[in-house]
Amino acid sequence: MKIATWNVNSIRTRLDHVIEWLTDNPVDVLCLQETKVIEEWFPRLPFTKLGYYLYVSGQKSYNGVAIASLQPLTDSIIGFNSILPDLDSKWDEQKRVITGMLADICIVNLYVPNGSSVGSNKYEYKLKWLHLLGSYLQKLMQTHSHICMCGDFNIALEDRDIHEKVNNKNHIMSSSAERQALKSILSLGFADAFRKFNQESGQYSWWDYRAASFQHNFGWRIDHHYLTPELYNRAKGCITDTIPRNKQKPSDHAPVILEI
Amino acid sequence: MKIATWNVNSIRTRLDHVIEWLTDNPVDVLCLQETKVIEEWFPRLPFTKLGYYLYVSGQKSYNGVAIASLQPLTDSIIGFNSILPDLDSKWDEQKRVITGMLADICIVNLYVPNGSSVGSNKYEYKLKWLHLLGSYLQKLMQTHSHICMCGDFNIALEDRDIHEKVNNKNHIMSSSAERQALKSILSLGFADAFRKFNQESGQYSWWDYRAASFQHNFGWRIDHHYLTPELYNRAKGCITDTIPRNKQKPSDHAPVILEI
DNA sequence: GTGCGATGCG
DNA sequence: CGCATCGCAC
Repeated sequence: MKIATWNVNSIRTRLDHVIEWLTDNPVDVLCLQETKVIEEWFPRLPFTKLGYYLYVSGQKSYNGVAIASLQPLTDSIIGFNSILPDLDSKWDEQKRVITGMLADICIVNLYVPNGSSVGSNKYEYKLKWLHLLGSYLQKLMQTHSHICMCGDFNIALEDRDIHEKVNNKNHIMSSSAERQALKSILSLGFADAFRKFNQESGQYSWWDYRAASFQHNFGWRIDHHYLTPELYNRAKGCITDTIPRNKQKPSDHAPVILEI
Repeated sequence: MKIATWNVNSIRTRLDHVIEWLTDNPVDVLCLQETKVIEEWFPRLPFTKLGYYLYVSGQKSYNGVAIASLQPLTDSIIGFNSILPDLDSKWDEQKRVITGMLADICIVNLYVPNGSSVGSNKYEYKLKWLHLLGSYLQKLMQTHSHICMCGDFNIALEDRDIHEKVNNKNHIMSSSAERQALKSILSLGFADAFRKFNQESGQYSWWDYRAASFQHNFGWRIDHHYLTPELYNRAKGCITDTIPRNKQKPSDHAPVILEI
């Protein structure tokens, strides 16, 4: 079974790329981030035609997540609030979390806040949001043994996940507090699927549109699959597909495919 | 010799269409309107590669005219002011006129103001501008016998130049005052090249982007070549090429080609 | 650099 | 409806 994650930077603008990719790569599950569209305007038909069921959470202009699955999900939930009912519902205003059940696997599709710059209000929001994500997962793990948490984490955990030029601790996506916040979540019992198979540096999933970053491979590995132990043991591979990043008007992210 | 006129609605956005069209239709002269770009940013190279000399007058976002010619023009002038030195230079702030000499032919390339709606300030501006154009041509005719005045006139002179649905005298582009202003100019000694060869209605050069106008041929003939008598006698044909209007993301205008 | 939205223009 | 600008986000 293949579960892919792809920040598409607008599903409407990237529709042709995504559908072409899905045609060539009929993964069982595709987790999308930054769809940038309300549910009603999500372009469902091209996915349906390929046999995918869609589970969508979206807003205007920003954020937005969705899961496309060849098998119908037996359950899907949007946001933090239904699992964390005491949480102020403002934390679900930004559409960044969608969770779905596929057989015994709980798929948590995330678009972690970017955080803008270290020390900014958005940075504080990111850290707080990551803390809530920890609470969400802790609660989820009480009832689900097999969790695949994937998406755009906007955090590169290790120095080998960043091209050298911007490898510093005060940079957004690699600051100590962000890494610590993510590690704290992972300590609940998650392991990075990609690093089970590949220890190399230079394996990125995102390249800034500016300064021809992709051409120089000045990228970051910020799109991840984190798995609970049994799933991690079952994992057969995890690769990044850079083909779509070479197209005209690409997303700035490449899809990452987990096989279990 | 072929002299074409084409309102391209942004030369940067339409560059591929224009260059492809010029490759297939290597007219001697192409008069462009609504280039929507300052001179420095006009995409010259693709024209140069096809062997065209360029004469450009542009501004940011709006208006803008240019002449591309296989032979170098022996003279070119921008705006009204150099011929009407007493005129307030504010009348050349909008880049709507460029004039060039090719052998003994004076080519006046125009983008006449649209006028917005009958009675508006912009309508008054259009009428005043047309009056100034008359003065400009009168002066020009003192020294030039052969004038080809072409471009987007934003006026349909006769009812047969408009699809029936909007054929009324209070509509912008067909109101009596506009038609009268243009007729007054033509009375200086100009004749409509297109009507030398084609008396039919339904022969349009512009179709609104809205309401699938082109599909229904709900158009207007507002792009014209007006010729002084000897040129008019020499004219061998004048046709509208609707092929580019069928492309993806077309200009709302089609090119019109005069052969003399 | 790229996408989205709002606004102005036609 | 399409283009251009601007401000914002990333």
